[in-house]
Amino acid sequence: MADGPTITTIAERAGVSIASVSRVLNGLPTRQETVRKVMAAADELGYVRNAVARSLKSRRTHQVAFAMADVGNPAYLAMLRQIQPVLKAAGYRLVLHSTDAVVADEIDVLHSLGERYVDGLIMSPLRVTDAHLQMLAAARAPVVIIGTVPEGTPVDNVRADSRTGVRLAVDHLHSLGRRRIALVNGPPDTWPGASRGAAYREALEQLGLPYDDDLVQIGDFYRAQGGRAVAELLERAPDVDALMCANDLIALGALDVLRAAGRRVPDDVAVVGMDDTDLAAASWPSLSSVSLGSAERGKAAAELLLDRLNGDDAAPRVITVPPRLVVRASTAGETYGHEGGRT
Amino acid sequence: MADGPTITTIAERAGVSIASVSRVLNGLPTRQETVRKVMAAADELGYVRNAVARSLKSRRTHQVAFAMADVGNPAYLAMLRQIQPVLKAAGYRLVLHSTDAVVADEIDVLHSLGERYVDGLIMSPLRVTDAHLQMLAAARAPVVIIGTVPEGTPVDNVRADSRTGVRLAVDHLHSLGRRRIALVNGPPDTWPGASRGAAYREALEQLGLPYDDDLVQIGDFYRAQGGRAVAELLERAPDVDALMCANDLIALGALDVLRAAGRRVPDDVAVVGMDDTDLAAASWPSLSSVSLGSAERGKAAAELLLDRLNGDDAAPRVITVPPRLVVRASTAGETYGHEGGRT
DNA sequence: TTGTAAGCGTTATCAG
DNA sequence: CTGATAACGCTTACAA
Repeated sequence: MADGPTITTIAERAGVSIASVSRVLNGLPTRQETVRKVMAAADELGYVRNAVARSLKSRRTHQVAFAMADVGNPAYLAMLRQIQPVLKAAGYRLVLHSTDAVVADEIDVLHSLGERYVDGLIMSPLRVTDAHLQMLAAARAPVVIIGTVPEGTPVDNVRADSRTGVRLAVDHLHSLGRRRIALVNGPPDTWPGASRGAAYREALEQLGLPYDDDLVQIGDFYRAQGGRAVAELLERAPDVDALMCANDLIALGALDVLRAAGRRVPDDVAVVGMDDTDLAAASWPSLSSVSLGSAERGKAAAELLLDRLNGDDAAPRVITVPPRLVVRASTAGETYGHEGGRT
Repeated sequence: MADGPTITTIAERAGVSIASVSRVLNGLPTRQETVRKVMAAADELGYVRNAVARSLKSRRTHQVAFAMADVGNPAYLAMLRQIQPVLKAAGYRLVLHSTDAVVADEIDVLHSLGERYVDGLIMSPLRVTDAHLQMLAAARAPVVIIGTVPEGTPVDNVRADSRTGVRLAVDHLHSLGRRRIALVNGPPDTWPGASRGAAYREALEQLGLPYDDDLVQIGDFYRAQGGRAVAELLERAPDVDALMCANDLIALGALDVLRAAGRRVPDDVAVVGMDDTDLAAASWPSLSSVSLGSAERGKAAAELLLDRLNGDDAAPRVITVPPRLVVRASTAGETYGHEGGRT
């Protein structure tokens, strides 16, 4: 692993100045003869431009960071899958940060923007605290937030609309004739938990359905907890005929427990998940799920950021990606549970 | 977005030289008074070290790249999930490359190592070509390959053992009394396809089972194709009683088709997948699957690379991660298909 | 203990 | 068209 050649090495070899080497390498007008000599020397030495030195001079790293709460979460991965190709096509490298759902880590990432190792940042925070807002106001590089920031925050912002999402699901269940529609939610002190809880209440109201405390069960955003929550719910409200689950994992847990309890899905109980992850299509019965557009949000965020990197300095933009209900077997399909499968 | 302060700005403000600023910032012995002045100035100005300038001087970027074929593939994501925290804990940033299953892109990544924007690379190539080997020999930074490289290649290497993996699965099916065990494979011109095909044949031989062409069906590594392949297989060999699927997606497709055909799983046909992705646990019936240790391989690779980054220059190491059969309902569990769930 | 100055590898300005 | 030369922001001898 000998020390790599630099333009100085090439200059010596080609018998020209480093300035000429640089010019040739950058395609600036140069005499043919010089070009040939430099190219030959570069080839022989296996020269590769030093990105760090370039960045120092040009003040551009051609890197963009994406900060998410958790590399394991399929919703973030859906964003990542969209962000990556967009950035790649534009010639940017992707630096990945996983903040482990720790606010301090997010602030840290924002702070590290000052180190100038990236040209911009896409961040999907759990919730936006005052500390976030402060750092954002002082950010030394363009930032796009995937999530919801307060009105007037001077930052590009791509939002989901989980309120409408919940309503889509509840309306769907209602249109299937369900009237005892339960909510299996995550912790209400998280942004998703809180907003989905409120949206559920609102949706019932619009439909003229009564709100019943017994029909709301709180667990956590994981499969096992979701299952446990549903088990309790079945005790308390045995007449439940539909479950609105705050994410797909909870819904999967619900399917487990319903199956064990001998309730048929969707005949006895219809189930809707949220996020429309890969798991929804994989489960059986396949899971109806509300997509909050993770993929679209990722793409939009990447494109917004690229605009900024290209010098766009218009006022901050807010994009809201509409939710979409994906209907599958858990609310509309055939039932498992009696005779062997048909068709 | 005013231009950020540099050590020069601070030096002026504090009335000291840039050398003193640098010393204070790096915790080198300095007079208390000077420390105070510098810290105060740095605080007031909101100074943050410029990572690029640092890197140029120190020849260390504190970045590591991970190159995978496809950000969408759960097996790579399992690696990523392990790699990320290991690197983070060691103070490295993660640069992600998705090569879209294009060999030229992989070579490109290897080449770009010369740009010195990272201190090292973890790569999981589709297959290792001569071009790879050439670049690896000339690599200007430590590289760890997840996959199999030829004996004697001067590169750290973390391998899976899909041969043993296939045997575990076939043995398992055999021990359940299955004798008509089919293989649903991906394309044989890929490394996984080829090795799994050979391993299947070998496993049958060891068990004294005859090899039957009708029991081998080739499709692609996706759900729909897997399903189609199984449909054909059922026509050709209706007496099949077990399916060894070359990955989980194929196995999911198999479940779809078996259900549609009225075959009970596992009673009529047992199914084993491979890779043990999240989908295996999510499906119903849950899918027995051979884990090739993606997570462990990722972790091992990251640790190997860190050793190198810490100056370890011992001979290249080869680590082989043993496969593990995870038994779930599709080979051992209860059946769906007659009465509603019990338990 | 502190300051001066020489790089790290590029790009870009300015005379020649 | 080309060659010195000065940055970019930082670290680190070497002197003072």
